Amino acid sequence: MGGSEIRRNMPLFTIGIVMKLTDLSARQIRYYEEHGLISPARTEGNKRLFSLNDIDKLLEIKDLIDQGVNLAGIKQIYSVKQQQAAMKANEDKQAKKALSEPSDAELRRLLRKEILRAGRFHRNGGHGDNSRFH
DNA sequence: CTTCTGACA
DNA sequence: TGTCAGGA
Repeated sequence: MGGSEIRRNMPLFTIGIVMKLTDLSARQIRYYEEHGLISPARTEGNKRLFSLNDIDKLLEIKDLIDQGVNLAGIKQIYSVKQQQAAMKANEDKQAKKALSEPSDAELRRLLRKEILRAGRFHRNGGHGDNSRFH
């Protein structure tokens, strides 16, 4: 891995700067943290300090929100990604078996299935608009 | 002046 | 989500 990961995870920015960089309100940023989507560091005075990775993640979240995906949906997406990462880590350990990597199509199928199941969590109105996941 | 938590007229 | 309070 790149040794630059330490820098990307270095706590550097205050919430004020992050607000300007992401166009998100302090309310939203704190709200996403409450839901475990990000976990910025804290100063001795309890002020939040965000890293470059935190900002990238917030930008990703912003895109999804702008696309109409709510927190439940975003959590689902990150759950799948985490499972994906766990699977990959596991196959590296079991290289012997030469397992086949999860196909992109399969992951999309899984994601859509999850999203459909959580469809009622989308913006009030519970319509069946899941086309954006195709 | 900026940020934090809690709460909702 | 916005916004206000009351404190750090």
